[in-house]
Amino acid sequence: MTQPVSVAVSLPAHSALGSTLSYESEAPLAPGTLVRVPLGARECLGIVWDDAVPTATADAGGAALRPVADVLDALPPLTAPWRMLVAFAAGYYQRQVGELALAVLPQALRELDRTQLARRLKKRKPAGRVEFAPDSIAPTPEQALAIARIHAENGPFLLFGATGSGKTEVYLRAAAQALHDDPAAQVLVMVPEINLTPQLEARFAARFGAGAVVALHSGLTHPQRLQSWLAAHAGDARIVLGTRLAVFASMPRLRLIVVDEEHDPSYKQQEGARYSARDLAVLRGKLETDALREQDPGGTAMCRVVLGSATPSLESWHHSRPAEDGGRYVRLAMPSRIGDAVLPRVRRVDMRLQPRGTRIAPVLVDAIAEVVARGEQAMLFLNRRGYAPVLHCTDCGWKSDCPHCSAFQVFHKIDRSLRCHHCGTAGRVPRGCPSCGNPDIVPMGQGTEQLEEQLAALLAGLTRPDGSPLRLLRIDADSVRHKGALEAQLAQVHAGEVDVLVGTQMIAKGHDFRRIGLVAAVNPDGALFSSDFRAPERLFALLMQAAGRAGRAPGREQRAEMWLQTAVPDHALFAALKHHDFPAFAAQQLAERAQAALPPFTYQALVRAEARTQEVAQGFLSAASAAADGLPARDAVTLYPAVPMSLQRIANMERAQMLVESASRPALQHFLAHWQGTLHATRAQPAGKGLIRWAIDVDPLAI
DNA sequence: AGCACGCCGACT
DNA sequence: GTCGGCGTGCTC
Repeated sequence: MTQPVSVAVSLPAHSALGSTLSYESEAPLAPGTLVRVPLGARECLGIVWDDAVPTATADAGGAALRPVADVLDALPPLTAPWRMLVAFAAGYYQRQVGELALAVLPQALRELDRTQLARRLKKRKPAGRVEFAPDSIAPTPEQALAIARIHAENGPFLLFGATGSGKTEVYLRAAAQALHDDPAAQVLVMVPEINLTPQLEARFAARFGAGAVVALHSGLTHPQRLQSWLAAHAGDARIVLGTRLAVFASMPRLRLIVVDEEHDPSYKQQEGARYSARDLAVLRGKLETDALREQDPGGTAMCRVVLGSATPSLESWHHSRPAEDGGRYVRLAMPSRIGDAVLPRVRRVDMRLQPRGTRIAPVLVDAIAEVVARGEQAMLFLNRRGYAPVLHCTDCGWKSDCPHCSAFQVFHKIDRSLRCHHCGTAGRVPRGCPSCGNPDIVPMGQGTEQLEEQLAALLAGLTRPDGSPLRLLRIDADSVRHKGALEAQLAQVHAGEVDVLVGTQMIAKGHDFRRIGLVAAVNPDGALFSSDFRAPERLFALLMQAAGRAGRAPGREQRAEMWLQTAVPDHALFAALKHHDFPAFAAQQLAERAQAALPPFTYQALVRAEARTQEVAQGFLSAASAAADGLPARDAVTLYPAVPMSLQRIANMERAQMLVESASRPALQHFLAHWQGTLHATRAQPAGKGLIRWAIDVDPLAI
């Protein structure tokens, strides 16, 4: 007696089929069971899907169903809340369920058959009861209160803690509490970047034992990632530490989700299904809790969610306003730094008063000299790698345009190359101007390589307290290209072998330096004049984070300093920064956003299109826009005209976009779901022939 | 997306 | 005479 089953398989939206297909099975299969099914000429991994979650299984049209090829019943099925998370995310971000479901499983799992899987599972190391290390110092009153409230209330929580306030200790204790309440509980801890996993992993391993912690991120090899995934899926891994993709980790007994540095843009996936792992984490907490309530209506077990940041996203900050004003998150504030450490004094250098062309103001050079003379370290950051962003001919005006992109090729002096940071084109620096032959081509603007060179010249002759020569180090994407280079360079900083550290925002994030007495932002003004309404928010977060690198060591005599070189020292952003006053900055920004009807007060989506010409890309968007008339919820959304993207051309593809906006999130969702078909049809039309790639980005971060 | 089938140029 | 270029079309 065979029966039909719905199976989610990886088919993209372009396919005419839905992404769950019907097969026949000898025995009934529980939803969530992993199976191998024939698909055309190949065989692929699929997930038994149920009809309780919203997805339409395409009608097989009366054709005979093909049988399921294999059932991977050595693995427990993926849970209902996991499937609901995937189904919701697919709908919300306008993708197919099967495409997303399979994309978030490890690649290696997709290739495994039953025998290989059995071999894999033999290596299983079930973790027993977790032993807590007894380490540790009593929490501060602020930490204790946050921990108590996380335990006593439902959340979701926004842990608003200054850099150095000890957020990690709160995460550790919340995890310990979850494991205390349920010895088989699992905890998911997310960080924005792979670079930040090792130090957090070390802290969790020290507290809970190395065997209880696994890492899950794209830096692992395929077998490693499969191993971690299986450990989480089997419930053996107590604590899973990972980047955004870990929000989809299969964790059958998930009781706590932590999203560290929740404001970080890295939580937004930028290709394929463009999901926000932070937003999905909040949803997942709710789905997991709902499932627990369904099993045990009188129970108290739940899956809590803690979002942590010193500079929360304005969305999360807005959600954490008082409940009586409609806030949905519980805000937990930890304004004090651990020990006696105080936040650095913020000093602004008015670059309008410096001689023209000044790159590093003399007063800043003096301050750096003073700091290194005390045996402390100085850190300067400039968000631009290379030597100079463009080369320029003083005679004919030639500039180092990239032939394939609407961008300049960046001058890298170290290897005398010109490189496009968008398409990767690289070449040697020409001897003279390629246009007029003038040998005098000069760099314009400043990058980290140049900053390093100029500092070396300005600080020449200075020595460390022991009389040895000063040491400079540059850390950016170029200097850490080789595996292990970042770790090695950070180790040099920690060991005190470096006096002056130069780098991009890479050095502003998360790394805990203890001997930094001065931090300087060399040229932060760009973001103030950006057309992106989120640019000030990102700049404020970056500068606060950078400021937090300074003066972490308790008991230092001199107060650490944060220097800003700016042509607009009176800007409200810098004024708020001077007082380390995030709430004031957020209030001002939110007032502006409300006034201008921008998120979080409206909801946005972008349709992006790429084609060989701007005309084709924009024409596609305009045609799809015109064809949207009469669609459901059309009246509740605004479709803006198609415009070229700010980076108009990359690798010879012209890029255009169209903004879709609505005061109602459900209306926007509803409209987009119906408009999808129109977009497909528009591309299929004769005028749309020729290469057009398009994608919908819901809740886009950059506009 | 894969992976087939299908119809035209340089090679063991 | 075949190997293979990637254009179109299908996958329960």
